[in-house]
Amino acid sequence: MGRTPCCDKGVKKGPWTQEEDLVLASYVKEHGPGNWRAVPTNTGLMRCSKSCRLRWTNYLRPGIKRGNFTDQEERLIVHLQALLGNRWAAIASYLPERTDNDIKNYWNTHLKKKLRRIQGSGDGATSNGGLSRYPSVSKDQWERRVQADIRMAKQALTEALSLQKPSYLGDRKPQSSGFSLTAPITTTYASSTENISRLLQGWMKRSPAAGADMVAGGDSTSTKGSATAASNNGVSPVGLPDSASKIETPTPEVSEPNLFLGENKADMEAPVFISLFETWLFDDSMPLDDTAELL
DNA sequence: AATGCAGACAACCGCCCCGCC
DNA sequence: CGGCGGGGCGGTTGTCTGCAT
Repeated sequence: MGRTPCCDKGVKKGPWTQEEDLVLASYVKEHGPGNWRAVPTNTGLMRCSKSCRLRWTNYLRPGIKRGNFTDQEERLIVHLQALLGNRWAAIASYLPERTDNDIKNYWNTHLKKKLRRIQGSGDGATSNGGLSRYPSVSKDQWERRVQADIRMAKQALTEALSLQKPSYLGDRKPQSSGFSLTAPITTTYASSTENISRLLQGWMKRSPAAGADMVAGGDSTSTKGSATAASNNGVSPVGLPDSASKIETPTPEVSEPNLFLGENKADMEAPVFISLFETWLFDDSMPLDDTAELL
């Protein structure tokens, strides 16, 4: 019956001590992360391998930023959550200095309540700080806008995704988290990392601060040159093709990196949607009708 | 000053995926 | 092809801390 527990009985639980942190950190520094099974035996730590891995990835790993989520990060998390759902690891891959656990906690303790407050209060649209896209509209207007936004986003992505397989996908096999023309729209919409990366590409360009801080993997105080990928377990945003991964290392001299290489309709429409998405994110004053006309 | 409560965060648990044999 | 083990992920729980009473 059941699975064998991953950890022996008798392993230590609870908060890590400084000594334990030191032992783990120096071990990983010497041997590199990985082979966590061997860590407890080799270090003498009375912790299970999972606990060691978790402690390293969420706390000890160099280059991670803790607490003090910025407005831009908040917005990014909110929108990524809307796009990806509770796929915290995927979301974290777009915030190189944040861990999935951190983002998950922040979502559960701050953002969820914040959004609930916004939805539940009439003045939410005007008093929600960084979450507000509609600072000066009534609740009714706000709700209509949100619904229209969702409709348009779904429509744009439906068209972009279903008409033709984009050429940049090449001959890649479909993955479980990738393209699915038969999946419900919500699944397709949320799971296309290529399109999400496109959206974020535009988002980053529009927002230099976000681009510099989050995409380049650090603020000006960060001296870790490889913080982009290394600080995030060395992975680029989940599931991105090489071209799309460029958002991790933006090159300032290239003002308009062209990620839309194909010539089919889906590729041609994607920038339009990005433009809309950027508008949706940043242009609070843009009338909805004008937004709709973009499509 | 003591107690209760809520919020924030660290850590654990169980499931799942994937690579290896 | 199937079993096994390692590692990753998301949900949940436990603990600590600050604030109100």
